[in-house]
Amino acid sequence: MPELPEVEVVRAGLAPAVIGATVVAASVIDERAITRHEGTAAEFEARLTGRSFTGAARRGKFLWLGIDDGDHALIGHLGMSGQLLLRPAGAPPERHERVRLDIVHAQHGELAVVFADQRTFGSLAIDVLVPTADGAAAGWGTDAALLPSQVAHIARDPLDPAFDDRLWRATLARKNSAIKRVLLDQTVVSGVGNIYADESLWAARIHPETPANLLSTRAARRLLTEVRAVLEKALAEGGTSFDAQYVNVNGQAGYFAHSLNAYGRTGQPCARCGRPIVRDAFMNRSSHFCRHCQRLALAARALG
DNA sequence: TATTTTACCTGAGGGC
DNA sequence: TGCCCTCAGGTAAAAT
Repeated sequence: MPELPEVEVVRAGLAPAVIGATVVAASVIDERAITRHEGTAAEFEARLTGRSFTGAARRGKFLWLGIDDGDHALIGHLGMSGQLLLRPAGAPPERHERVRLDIVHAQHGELAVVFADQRTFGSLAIDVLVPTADGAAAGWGTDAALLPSQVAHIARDPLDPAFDDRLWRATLARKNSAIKRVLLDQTVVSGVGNIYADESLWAARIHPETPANLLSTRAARRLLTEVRAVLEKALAEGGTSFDAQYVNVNGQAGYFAHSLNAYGRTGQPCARCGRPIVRDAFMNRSSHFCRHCQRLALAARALG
């Protein structure tokens, strides 16, 4: 499932091929792939054709390619199963191909950017750029303090130099919700999904159902440190892949699945204490954790 | 207002 | 073999 490391691998892979490239043709094969776009498929295609890309940026799980009209960007969200692939010009259709951009680049020649998505939770759109709320650069891959309007409500991710650690602790202190729910709230901290939430909580020895406002300042700081460590390690290993759900722009899988300590390890021994990792239902999905290392404390200061 | 639940979607895999 | 059911989960709208 594409979370921050996976989306960053895609952004970094796309950047050299698309920055400076011109769109020769755009085709929307399945309109569900542009549900985030306000106009029609024909209008989407027309607005991209003949345009060049000026940059490739990312905040959390959203990425966007700047368009050379200066105030718009092509934004993309991979959802659950979206892939952005670079293919030779004229390559045969991918399985679940939804959108294709034929581009030409001065150094790389003719290429196809293919958006493929099995479950169609992902989407592309052309969106207007707006100033960032804090005036800092919008995210990875850009120095500009401009981001697509649809991304404006998304918090900075923990690897963003402008992420506000004090705001993080203050936000936790006023949230009654379970800490895992807060970790998954993209308006609090972006880029974390179910896999890295479970991994970070395991590393920080915090039970996923712990009310956020019961975490001590120390525990909140420790959790943020572990979130960063988990994301950075996953990024270094090319992301986490299960089956063929997530791949880089060349269709290759990442290796982080081999480094998981909690997610998907139901019944297997905890790497710290040897007791079995358990799986609990959580928000229509699953939480994986160690009942021994991650005690559910319902009193403040018990988690220092 | 703050928080929680639901809809969206396809394919893999288990049970019978 | 084939049908039915469950599961996977990010986002945003809807409900509480």
